Amino acid sequence: MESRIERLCIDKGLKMTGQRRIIARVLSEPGDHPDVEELYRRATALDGRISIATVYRTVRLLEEKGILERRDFGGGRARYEPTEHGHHHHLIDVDSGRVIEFEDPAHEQLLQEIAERLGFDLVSTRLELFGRRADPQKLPTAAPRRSTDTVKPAKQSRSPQGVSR
Amino acid sequence: MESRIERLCIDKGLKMTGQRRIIARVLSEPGDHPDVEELYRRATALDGRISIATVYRTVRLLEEKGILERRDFGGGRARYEPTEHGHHHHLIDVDSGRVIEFEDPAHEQLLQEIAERLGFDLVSTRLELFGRRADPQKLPTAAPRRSTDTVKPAKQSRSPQGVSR
DNA sequence: TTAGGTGCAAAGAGTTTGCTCGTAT
DNA sequence: ATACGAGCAAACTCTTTGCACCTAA
Repeated sequence: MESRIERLCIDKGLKMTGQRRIIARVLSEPGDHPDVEELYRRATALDGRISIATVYRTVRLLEEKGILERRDFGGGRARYEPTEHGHHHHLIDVDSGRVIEFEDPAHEQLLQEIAERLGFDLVSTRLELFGRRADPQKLPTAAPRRSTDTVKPAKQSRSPQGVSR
Repeated sequence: MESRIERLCIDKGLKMTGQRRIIARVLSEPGDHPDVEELYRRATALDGRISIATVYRTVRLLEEKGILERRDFGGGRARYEPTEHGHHHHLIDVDSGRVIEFEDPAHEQLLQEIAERLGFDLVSTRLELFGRRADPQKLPTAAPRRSTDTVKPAKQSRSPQGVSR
């Protein structure tokens, strides 16, 4: 079977080697934000003949082709997710490193206006919330686009940046 | 003269060496978001007997003491600013690396609510806008808290992350 | 006096790259 | 056939650290 990402690669005219096919496949897993190490782990699990340099080269290539987007959630390693239509932002669970996506269209407009007011054309935005699971007793029933990734929180767990409250 | 940051260090009971005094001084320059290299440059300009290891150790210490906050604007290097009361966010000029601060209290409330809706207690937030100077002809007259720093945009200027539009 | 800071160089972590060999087209 | 990809190890960038020496309190 041909994975979603592989399809995109072919459409872009990329040469499809065995390694790329594998990496494309693990990248096609939805709702995920793996870092390179994680990708490497999953890829070698499917086929041992992949080096981490290839993973680095591939994610970089796919980013340049607009197939992937690089994210930086703090912790010093880049994380990748397939380019999507429709903006969303991220809430990072500071305890587990888990990422939850959310959308907020009203926001978009607001940010645009802020930039304009400052005399700038908005090129891109970064909105991330760092949070901690609220008391389970009062968990809401609405469970939106939940992703499943758990990447180790950080190297020496120097806390992710952000304006603290 | 005793700089603002030096005062805070003394209050925290830190031993004030010559190096620390210098670093505290350059950190006291307002509206700035220097990276370590920039701090090192400014510090050695005032006194040659400072090593970059000391700069690293000092910013880390001051961060732990709550005197500084570490920021990550993409580009792989940490940038520092004195802790302030009142939250603000950042707009980064993608062409020059210049940083402009802005506040938006309405936002704060909104973010809080989003996190709550997802079942999380908000720990911190990160909101950054990446923009490009709008056409000078139509520059607005309102010029808000403008900072003066210009740190080289990035290493190999791999563009800063963000949800592009 | 002495707990703690500093300089230097070496070590780490994440990522990129030169080179040689291999393979998709 | 050949342009492009892969593997490996070395190189690079930013940051931390071990150790011997120095200094503020």
